[in-house]
Amino acid sequence: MQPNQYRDVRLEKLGKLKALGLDVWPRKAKRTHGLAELVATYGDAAAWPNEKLEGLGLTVSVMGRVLTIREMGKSVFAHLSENGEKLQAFFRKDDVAEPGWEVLNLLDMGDFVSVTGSLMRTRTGELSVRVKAVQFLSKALLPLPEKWHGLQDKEQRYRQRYLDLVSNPEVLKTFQARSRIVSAIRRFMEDEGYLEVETPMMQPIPGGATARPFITHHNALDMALYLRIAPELYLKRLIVGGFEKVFEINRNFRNEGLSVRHNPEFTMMEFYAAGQDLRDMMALTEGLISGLARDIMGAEIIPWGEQAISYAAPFRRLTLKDAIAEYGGIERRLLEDDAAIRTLAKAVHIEDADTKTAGVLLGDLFEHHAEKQLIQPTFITDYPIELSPLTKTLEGDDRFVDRFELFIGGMELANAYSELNDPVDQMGRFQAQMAEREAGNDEAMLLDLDFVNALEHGFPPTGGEGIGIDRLVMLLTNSASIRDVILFPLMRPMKPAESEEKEG
RNA sequence: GGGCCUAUAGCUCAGUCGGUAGAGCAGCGGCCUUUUAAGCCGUUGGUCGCAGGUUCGAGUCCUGCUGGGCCCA
Repeated sequence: MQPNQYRDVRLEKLGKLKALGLDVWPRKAKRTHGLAELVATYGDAAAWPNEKLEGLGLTVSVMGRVLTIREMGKSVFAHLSENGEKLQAFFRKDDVAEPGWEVLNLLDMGDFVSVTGSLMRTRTGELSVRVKAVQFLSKALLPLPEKWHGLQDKEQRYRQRYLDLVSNPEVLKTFQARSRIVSAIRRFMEDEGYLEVETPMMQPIPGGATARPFITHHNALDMALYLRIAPELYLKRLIVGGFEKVFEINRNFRNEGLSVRHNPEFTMMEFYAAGQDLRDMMALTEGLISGLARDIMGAEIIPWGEQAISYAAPFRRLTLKDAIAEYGGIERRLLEDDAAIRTLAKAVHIEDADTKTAGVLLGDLFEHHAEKQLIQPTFITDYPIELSPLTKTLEGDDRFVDRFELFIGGMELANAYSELNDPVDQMGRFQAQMAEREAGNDEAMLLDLDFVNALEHGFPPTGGEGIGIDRLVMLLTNSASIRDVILFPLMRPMKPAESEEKEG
């Protein structure tokens, strides 16, 4: 931390405060009311005109961070902020007892104070505290970003999120919304009879998804461990064990690139319900997401950049092939013919179109033609089996599986299956994945023998799903980047590690 | 991995054709007892991301590197 003129000046003020005999770092704030509570109760100017406020004879103590100071000779106005709410403090030399008035010269933006006084309304009608006494709670030694523009530099906003939160009120609102959303999801799931469980984040065999894992090492056991890419295989073991409905909201880790939609660690909710299938998962998903929009965000239609998304249930349903046909402008019957699929894939320069199976190419074609255009909530169904090693096949067509992915705002938001519960079939699918891996696909799934063993003890028909919480929050808060809904997104360290410099 | 953009005062940003580095906010010193991005007067503050190069002269042009943003694969 480089000393600068601001810090020096504020250290000097700190010294003066101490010289006045004040405790600048008290252990507790003097506080009778929350700042937001006062604004909520007395903020309505029509209901609480100045005479009525003054008539209350109420003395309040509120704490807050000083955001602005307007000095006017022998009176001073300051806005205090707490939890995103603001309240004005009004100091008059005649009202404030010594050493309070003297102390005002030592007050800076960013400081925490508690003010004690009566409620009033100024000439312009703003609710204010007419201050009789000031208590210092904390002296800020460094200045806050500019009061009008806030902190704009994205790098600094992500690296020093605390400054972003203090100086950009809408950022605090977004993260408060995130907390309310996650809390509402938990209530919803519990009301649906699901129990929240916790399964390993460090796994000896990373399973449940196709992705590259982070690897770490356990010293005492001298073994490799992987940060989980999904909790799926553990949650299913719990269904085998007799849980009827379980869910888990927690972090997954995938060792892949960063983008506006990807952070290496991200939050996922996965849930499983015995006796249910894909239709049940769809119904629950619609109820959950449309309910969040309506009840938590207070709107059925929420803006998404230049567009607007309607979260009213029911969501549209479309098969993968129909989506390719509709959004790619491709004749539907071509998608029933493997050779035609290959030709279509080559036409849009999909890699390895000669060697991939038709099912894999259908997945590629969907991604290329349709995914980004699925702005309104849409369930895509009937996925090729090659892309879905943990999913039951469709009745009457074992090339496709009973799976949906939910797309909103051009993003994959959820992924659900009628879970594969035939252990022999499951073993075969794992073997196919192992062959893929042998062929060089390092994202193919690893064989988890204990998981197959669990299925062999009996796994009921089960509906299962994962919902990307970060992306859901992005949508509901109209945030363009996943970094805007993750408090501390991964950033490269500012300077190369010294150890690297010294090596060689 | 490729392409484009970007880095100037604590913060937000200007900086033309290569010719002495600027404004607003913040800070500091004044005036002002109902202000609202308060106002008025004065004023401090710079490793122009880093390293090279071209040039009489580089914030500006060139090369490389680093951080960040966006797009593509």
